[in-house]
Amino acid sequence: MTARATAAKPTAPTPAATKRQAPRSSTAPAPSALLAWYDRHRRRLPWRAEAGRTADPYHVFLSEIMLQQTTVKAVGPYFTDFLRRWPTVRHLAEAPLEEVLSAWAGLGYYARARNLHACAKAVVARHGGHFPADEAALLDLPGIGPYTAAAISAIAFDLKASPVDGNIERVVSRLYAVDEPLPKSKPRIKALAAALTPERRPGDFAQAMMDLGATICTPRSPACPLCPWMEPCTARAEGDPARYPVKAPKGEKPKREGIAFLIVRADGAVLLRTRPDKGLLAKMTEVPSTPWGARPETPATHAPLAARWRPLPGAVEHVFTHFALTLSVLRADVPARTPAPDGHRWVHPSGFDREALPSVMRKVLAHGRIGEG
DNA sequence: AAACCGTGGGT
DNA sequence: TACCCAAGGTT
Repeated sequence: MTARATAAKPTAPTPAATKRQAPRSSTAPAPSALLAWYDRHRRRLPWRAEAGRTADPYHVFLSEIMLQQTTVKAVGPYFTDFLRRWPTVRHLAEAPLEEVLSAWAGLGYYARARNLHACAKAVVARHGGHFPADEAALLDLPGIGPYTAAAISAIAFDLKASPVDGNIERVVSRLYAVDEPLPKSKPRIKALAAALTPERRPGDFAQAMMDLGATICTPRSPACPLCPWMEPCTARAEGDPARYPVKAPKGEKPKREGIAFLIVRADGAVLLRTRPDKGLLAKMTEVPSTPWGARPETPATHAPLAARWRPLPGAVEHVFTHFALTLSVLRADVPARTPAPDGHRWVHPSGFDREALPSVMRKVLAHGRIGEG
């Protein structure tokens, strides 16, 4: 158990423990020190308001959903594009889901896009098109979990809430040298973060914690000398802050394989289809393929039509969250009037921009040099 | 409660 | 190369 915060060890340490028995910090981390640092070093981000103001709740919502498990750099262009297409929640709520999915294509975790759309509709239906300034009501919305509800509460409404993301987990686990591994330590870290949150400027405080984690208290080699909380940091006092957060070991990543059917009509159109409503890449566009499994399938059993197949050299490699995929590609060139089988459609490369093509499928198309000219 | 759900960049 | 990591949520 035990964050060092509650484990006083005043007497002589045992030899075995010497290394990590560095003195506990004498001072508690002061929110004011972090806020002062934030006032000088806050990042300028597309969704962030000017200093001293709260951002538009829709902007905060949109950015927070996009930023789930996704880097600031990757989100930038998507955020700008979404805001241009759908300037308000109402616009987003009225958009066709297909357009939202195609705009999201490439960002990953596509359930977020489906939930984003559902959430926009719910905000219009339940709250008259205004995000509620209420953490519990936010939590009720699709796609908004404990982190995002707290983040919107704090950042958009300056309510006292304590979002805990990966950055804040890291900062807090170091401040208090939390030895228990994640994810088991989440409740303790959450409590420590909440206890740290000030009554004044809780929104800036949350963003300051994230900025600190992103720029100073980084995973590999934290820049402790630049940190406003260097002195009260227990991990720093111990001498090896990068040891935190402690994490449970990860399992093996299984391998799967499949065969994709790249069928090209004489006019250059490619045969595509939409994936099932649930599961991996739900409702996204795909190149037809065999099922993806641990063992190879018989191509003829799964090909959408009979054709003269030509194997393309090499293969497409793609790593998903929980498995690694190797896709070999069979190509067939078919006559201009070949009808699309049930559940399939012909799409010319000029129309790819309007398709919800995930990255793995763009790789397959690129592998066959489709859409290069 | 543990599995599932993407992708690109950094080391 | 192989692994880690990024403003997590849902089932």
